[in-house]
Amino acid sequence: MAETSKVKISKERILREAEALFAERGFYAVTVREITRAAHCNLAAVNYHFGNKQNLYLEVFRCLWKPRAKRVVARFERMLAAQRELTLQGIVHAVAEAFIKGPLSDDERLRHHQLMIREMARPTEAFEMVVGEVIGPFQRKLAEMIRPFMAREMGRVALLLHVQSIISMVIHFNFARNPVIRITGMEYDDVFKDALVKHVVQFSLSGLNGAGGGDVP
Amino acid sequence: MAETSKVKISKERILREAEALFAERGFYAVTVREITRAAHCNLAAVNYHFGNKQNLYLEVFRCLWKPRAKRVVARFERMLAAQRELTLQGIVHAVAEAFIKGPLSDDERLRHHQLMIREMARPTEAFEMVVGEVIGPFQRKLAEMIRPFMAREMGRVALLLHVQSIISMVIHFNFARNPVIRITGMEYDDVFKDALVKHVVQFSLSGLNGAGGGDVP
DNA sequence: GTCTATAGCAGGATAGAC
DNA sequence: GTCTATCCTGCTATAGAC
Repeated sequence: MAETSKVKISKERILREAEALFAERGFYAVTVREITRAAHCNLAAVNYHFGNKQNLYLEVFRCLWKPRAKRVVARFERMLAAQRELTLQGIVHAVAEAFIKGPLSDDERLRHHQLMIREMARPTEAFEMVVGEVIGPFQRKLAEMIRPFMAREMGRVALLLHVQSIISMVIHFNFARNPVIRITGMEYDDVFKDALVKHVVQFSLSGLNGAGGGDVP
Repeated sequence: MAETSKVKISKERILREAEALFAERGFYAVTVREITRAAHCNLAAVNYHFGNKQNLYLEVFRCLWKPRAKRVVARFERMLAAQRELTLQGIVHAVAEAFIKGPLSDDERLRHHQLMIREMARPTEAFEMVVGEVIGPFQRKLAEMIRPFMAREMGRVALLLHVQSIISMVIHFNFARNPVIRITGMEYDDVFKDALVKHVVQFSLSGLNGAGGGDVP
């Protein structure tokens, strides 16, 4: 039993450290030596547990990324369920809040989006899984959810562009912290995150013409 | 003279091939051997012309990325100048068109945004130059440009969030082609790019509430 | 300025003891 | 399952001929 748990812990540690490093620096910039050093285990452990480096990368997506994405989606759905009636504003707010504040820790959220961005920039095997099983279905579902609220009949693609526009903002404010901080001068504290959620909701609902939502100095 | 031009051509070739490879796969995934092979020159050429690999990467930003960004900004400004009176719609349309269609070839545009995304994800020395000299000033300028059109007095940061929301869409539709194609099923042809420009303008101006702009099936 | 040859080292992966 | 020791490949960078 102690054996088993120690095994799990060791494999788990490698996964976690690998994810942090892959997210921050990308697959090629990270070495197996670094990962095992960070996980306080032996160099051979990666090959023993995962076969090779590439497969460790894939396992990061299978075992950590995907469950986490599901937690975010679950939060989104719980927020919707809590609303007595479904409104456009309610839907968009749930998306923004789930993704920008949501169930993830700050570090988790950053890592999560960095990994996703890397896959979007240069798809590997993980891309197909991520888009096919999580991102794609979520976006299609969201599209159908907002469809009844649209002013006029709208094609599937046009609807998806609207969804992607909301998502692109969410991704941007999560992943592109460096330029956001650099340009706005703000820090990612709770106050700022609240302002971001508010901003995304307001901008998504009525764009620049409704501009009056942000109460950030 | 033939000497000089040949030199320039050789150095130039390395720069161009390096950019394509760095954009597509990132700094660490690309080897000097690959670059020189692609540029049809010798392995030692990179070190001769650029000192080392890292500096070649920086030169890509200094010599190719920055001038290209300026071409896009110039196009944006020319489009504004051509309008008889400055409107919010005119400004946003100029941004969307300059970035999504603009003066760049399709490959150039993809490379350009991939490099930028990589720097945002993991800043190197190039980040400071890119944000400090190009992206930052452009966004601040754009913010001041839209300020008079805002319904109420708006803080500097709130204004920048609006600008970044527009930019985030533009970036997304340029750089995240893989998921966009995968999810919408569209190809990046001229018709689709026109639809994207239209969509970005409409969404930026009035968000979901004004939804009626996209005429994509 | 361009090439070949090679130094010098770091990487992933594995064999085999424990 | 974990460790040490090691193989071997492939990398950056440079020396030196042309």
